[in-house]
Amino acid sequence: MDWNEILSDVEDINDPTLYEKVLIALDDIYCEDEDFMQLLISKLDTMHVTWDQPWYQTSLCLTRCTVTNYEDNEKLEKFRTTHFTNQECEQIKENWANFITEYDVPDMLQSFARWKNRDCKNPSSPHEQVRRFVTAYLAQGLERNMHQVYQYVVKHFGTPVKGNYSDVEKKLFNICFYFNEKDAVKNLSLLLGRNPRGIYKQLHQVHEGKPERKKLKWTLPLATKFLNLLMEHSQCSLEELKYKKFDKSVWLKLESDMDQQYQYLQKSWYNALHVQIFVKQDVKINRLRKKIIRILRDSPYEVWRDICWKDLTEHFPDGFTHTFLYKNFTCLLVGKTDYLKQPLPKVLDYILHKINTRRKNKRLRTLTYENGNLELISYKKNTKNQSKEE
DNA sequence: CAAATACACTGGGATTCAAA
DNA sequence: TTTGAATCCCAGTGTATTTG
Repeated sequence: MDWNEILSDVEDINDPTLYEKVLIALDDIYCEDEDFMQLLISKLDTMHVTWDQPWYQTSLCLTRCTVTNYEDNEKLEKFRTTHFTNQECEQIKENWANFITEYDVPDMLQSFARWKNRDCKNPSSPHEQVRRFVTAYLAQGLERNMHQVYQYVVKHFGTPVKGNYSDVEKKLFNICFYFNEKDAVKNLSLLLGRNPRGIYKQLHQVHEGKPERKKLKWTLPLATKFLNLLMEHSQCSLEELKYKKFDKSVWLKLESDMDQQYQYLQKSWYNALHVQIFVKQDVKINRLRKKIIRILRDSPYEVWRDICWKDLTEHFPDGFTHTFLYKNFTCLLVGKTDYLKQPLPKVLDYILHKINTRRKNKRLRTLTYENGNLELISYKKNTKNQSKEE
């Protein structure tokens, strides 16, 4: 169904015939998915696990995580956590390609991924058996449990649409909420091919409105005020604040004291203030960036998304946070649109070129805390012995 | 009844990207 | 370059159903 055409000059979204079209589209999707599942079920008696599975792939639970990494048990090998790397994604694609050849089925991973068990709640029903077998098949060669693989497939193949909402999508959003709010999230996710989480957030905004955001101009006295309050509310000394995660209650107190949303304060703390206070040396930003490039070149990362920024902080002196590194590196990619898909070395070349062809080389501002006040440390130009940045 | 497992929903940090 | 809004997505929680 071509929604662009249907909705191109529709203003009145209350028109019931529009929702009828939505229902037809949804029904088409249901039928397509169900047909594909039926096809898989027809081959169920030939589906047997013939390969070795690590212990963590034997759990039958796909939709919620029931296995945990048993850190203490050294006999059991561990599975990977955090996001899937490029290599893992390729492995899944390869496994799927093998699957459709071996079982002679059409390439309809999306139908598999978005199918939901709506009627029969029996975990050992043929549908569920098929779902588990296919997931196990896709998990071959991966250090992941079944839940992780299934979630990955659902996310990347079931709801592949990303990015900002188009006008047509916004209209569909309004139509679905107007006619059937109860099922709107479910329906929209299916209709738009989008992750439901984003739709829930939109919904929340419809009900609660956007939070008001006030501008905050950071100055030394303001930063001092913030720091003193942070120490007071967390009952920590300055040194104890380093890399500390604070309870939400602490942030909420700060929110009311500073009259500013705590998420914003949080960001300012870890992105800037934390680094400025705890890094105790003269750092030139471009040197820092070049060091990141060197580290990434020596890493096994293949594409940008593989980068695990938290791990990078190990290579840097005390005080740096991963969000700071990320922020200072990524700002060089502004205007570059294809960096997510390009091989990492190519992206790094681009960044290096950008660093080398611009004149400014800013220093990191660092601060010292004395007698209850923050003060700026000034580094004299051309003094050697300060920078230990390799 | 407890355990296992499904779907629906939520919290909140991480990431992306366009506008200031 | 920086900022802020929007989105992405891991890791949970709540509740219903089925099995043993």
